[in-house]
Amino acid sequence: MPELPEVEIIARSLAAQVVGRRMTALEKLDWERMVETPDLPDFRALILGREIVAVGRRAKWLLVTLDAGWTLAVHLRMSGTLIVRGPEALSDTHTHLVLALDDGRRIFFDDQRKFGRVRLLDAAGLRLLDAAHGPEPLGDTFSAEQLGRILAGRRTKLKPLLLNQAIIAGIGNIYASEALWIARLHPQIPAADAPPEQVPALHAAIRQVLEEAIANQGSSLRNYRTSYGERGHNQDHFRVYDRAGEPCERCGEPITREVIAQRSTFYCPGCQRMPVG
DNA sequence: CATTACCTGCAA
DNA sequence: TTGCAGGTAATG
Repeated sequence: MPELPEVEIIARSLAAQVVGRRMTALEKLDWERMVETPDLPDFRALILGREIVAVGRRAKWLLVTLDAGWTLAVHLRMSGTLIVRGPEALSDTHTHLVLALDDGRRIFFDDQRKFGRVRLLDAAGLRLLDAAHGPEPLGDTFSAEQLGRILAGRRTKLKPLLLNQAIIAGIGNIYASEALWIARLHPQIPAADAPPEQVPALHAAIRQVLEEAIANQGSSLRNYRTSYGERGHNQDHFRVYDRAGEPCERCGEPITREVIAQRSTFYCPGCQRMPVG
C-alpha cells in the first residue's frame, strides 16, 4: 500500500499525536512473524517503558525513535495501517499489534494481508537499514546530475529501476508510472538509453508527484489511512495510474496497462515513446 | 531476468 | 472462480 508520500504522512500524523508519550504495554500481538527482530521476549521487555522521542521516515520505513538508543522500524508493505485510537477503541480481525500509551490511547497496527513487519533496531541496525537504501528523492542532495549518474550504464528498464529501493528510495508502483508520464518517458526504456535532455525532466517529475501526493495526504485506493484514520485524496489526481482506456489528458490517446517486471504499469503510448534507434 | 512465496479480500 | 492489489525477499 503505502509509498513514500503515504509513509511520510503517517510519520507526521503519528509524530503529532504520540511524541513524548511512553509505551506502557504490548496489548495484542496475534501474528508473531510480524516482529522480525529481536525475539519476542526481548522485544516486549525492551519496548515497555520506552518514551517515543520522534517519528520519521527512511524510504518506506517508519522510524519511531525511542529513548535509550532504540528505534522501532515499521514497514507497512501492502495493507498495513498505524492508527492512534482512544481508550475505548476495539481491535478487529485485522488488528495484529496494539501498543498502549501512558495517556490511555493506543497505537493499532492493522494489516489485512499480514505482510507488514516491525524491527527494534539499535544504532548499528539503523545504520544497516539506512545503507540498504538509495538516496531520498525529496532530499536536498538528490539532483538531476545524481539521477543521470544512476541511469548511466544500467540496462534495467526505467520503471523497474524506479521501484528498486536500493537505487532510489521510496518510489512505488503508483508514483513510478505517474513520474514517467510527466517526464514523457516510456517505462520500457533501458535506463542508459533515456535521452539525456529528459533526465532533468524525470528528476523534476519524481519530486513533483511525491510532493503533490504529500500535499494531498497520500493516495487511498484501499487500505491506506493517516494515523488519524483519515483517507488521502491523491487518488483523485492520477494522470495514468488505474486509468487504462481513458484518454491521456495531454494527447488524447487511450492510456495503456501493461505488465512490466511483474507489475501493472500505466502509460500513454501517444506521448511516452520509445527513443528511435 | 523471471517466478514464486508471503496473505487476505474484493470485483469482474 | 479467477485475477488483481500500494511491497519485498527468496529462489532458478
